[in-house]
Amino acid sequence: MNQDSNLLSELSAALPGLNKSETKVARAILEDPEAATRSSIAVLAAAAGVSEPSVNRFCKKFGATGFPDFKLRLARSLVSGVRYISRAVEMDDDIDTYPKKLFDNTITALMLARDQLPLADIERAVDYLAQARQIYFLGLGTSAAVARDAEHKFFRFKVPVTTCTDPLMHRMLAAGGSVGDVFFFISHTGRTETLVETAELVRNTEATVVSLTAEGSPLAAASHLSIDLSVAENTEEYLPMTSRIVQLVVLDVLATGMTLRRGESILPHLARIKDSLKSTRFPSGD
Amino acid sequence: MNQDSNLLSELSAALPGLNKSETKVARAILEDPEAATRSSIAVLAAAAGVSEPSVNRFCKKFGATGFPDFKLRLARSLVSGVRYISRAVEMDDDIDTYPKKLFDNTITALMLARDQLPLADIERAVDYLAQARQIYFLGLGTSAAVARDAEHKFFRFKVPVTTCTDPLMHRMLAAGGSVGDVFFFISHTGRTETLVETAELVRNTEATVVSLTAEGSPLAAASHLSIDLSVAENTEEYLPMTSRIVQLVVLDVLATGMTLRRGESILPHLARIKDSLKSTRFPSGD
DNA sequence: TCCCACTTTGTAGTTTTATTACACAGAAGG
DNA sequence: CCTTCTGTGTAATAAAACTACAAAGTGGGA
Repeated sequence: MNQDSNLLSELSAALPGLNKSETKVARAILEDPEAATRSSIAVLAAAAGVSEPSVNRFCKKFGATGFPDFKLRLARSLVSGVRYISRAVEMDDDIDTYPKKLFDNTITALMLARDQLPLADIERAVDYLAQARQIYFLGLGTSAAVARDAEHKFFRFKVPVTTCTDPLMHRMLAAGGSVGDVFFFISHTGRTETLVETAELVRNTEATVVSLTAEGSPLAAASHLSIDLSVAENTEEYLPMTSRIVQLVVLDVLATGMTLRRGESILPHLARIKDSLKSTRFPSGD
Repeated sequence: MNQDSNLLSELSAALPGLNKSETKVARAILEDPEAATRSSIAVLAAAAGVSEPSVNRFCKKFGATGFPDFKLRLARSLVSGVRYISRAVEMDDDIDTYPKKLFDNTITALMLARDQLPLADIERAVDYLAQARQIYFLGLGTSAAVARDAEHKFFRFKVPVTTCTDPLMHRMLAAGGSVGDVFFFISHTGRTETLVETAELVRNTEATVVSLTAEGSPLAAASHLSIDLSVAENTEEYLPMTSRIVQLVVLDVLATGMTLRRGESILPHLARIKDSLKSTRFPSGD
């Protein structure tokens, strides 16, 4: 994206170096940028007290191809930034406010994650998973639900998948790891002791440790490969929310990568699995 | 003043209800919104394969005073940089393509859901949940993971919460329902026979049935209150993806609604629960 | 099946808007 | 005091958007 930082600040910065009529135009725009985006060139010229071509020349001076193009840039710079501010829910928010805030925060988190996705690591993770003889998804607390979800995706690839939430069981599974086993750890903090210890147990075997966790965490350090997520959680004071959503989508990405790796031949298999549920459902009206 | 509702999400949402040429215009815009903002009405009309007045009528239909105004709104919605045409992943997509597509599809689904959230139903659901003596979250398949996640949220409010994935157990729990019990069903299709039957069993008791499911589905019909989600799933041919994310965020909304209903007094309790995990973690560097 | 009413879409003409060419005004320098 | 350059506006031109209207298509009822 070639986003010129902000047209408005560019305008005020350039203000001193402008000549008489250019200054008038700039002041008129800065006075009410919102209105400027809605005006025609004639209206803006009148508001600034100059002629139409002066406005046009002004626009070109700032890199636009003409007045309409200039308005578009202006409209953009009016909203940019706003979108990326997460707003925490307040105790006095009402039904018209807090649901939107929560959705917006989640959407923002996904956008941020999308723009700093560690693609190379993801590709390596797909490599490991695609070659796995057996996959274990291990997570505790909120991440247990994420692990469960992953299980529901990956069993479809004809690989034995195990999930479990019992730390003792974790250790025993870890101790029994062998070549071709992939232990996939999911943890937002990457600091849960028992998970890190389990990961270290796996490292004593010939199995592979992949984790979806925080950058630089003990769990990441204990892994062969770590997919680093740095989700800002400042808005979720009491309930974990956005982090797990990002984790889930990353797992979708991994599952999709796996599908692509397997090629067309896996599609009939996936279709069969999907169809297997048909008879459990009431027929649809479609 | 600034409506958060995004023009692009509005477009995708309206897509099914449009007539032939309107659909062409919408698709042309969604295909490359960035280009659309730079085109004249003639260029866009040509790209869509329709006449100029059709484009003009289209713009007015979406609340703009005309084409230029429409472009301005479009430019505003574009700041987020999300590709709105939910393009399905292709078999020959590479690592630079499909992760972005998946994220964008999810983000789009959330935006659509946000803009058509049944707030009244959500508020009633919060009422039921806030007054519940016991809550059961029931879901199968992918929705089982969602139910598990809900359990991890709602137990925090000092209400007994039960999740289970055994349909026989479901029926027995249902049969034993009594005043103050809330059975919360989660199902994307709303057509899973055993779930619908379980809901009907609950209806024979004095317990309440709330469901998070598809509009007009048998499950919705069997519920006292249904939170209708209409998530387009056309892009997830083989793996369920976006629907469960939307469900999860709606559950976040419900949990938040519950927090607000309980008032400040619940905050120390939530904080204590959060702190209880501290001793299980390696100390953070922060 | 045909006809009527209604909706949808395009054509052509009009109006509005933006751009360009050019000319005039005023300042700076010889 | 004239020349030359920069800045600005006027008027003509071109482009874009809009409107009215007519043609084509659609669906229901006889």
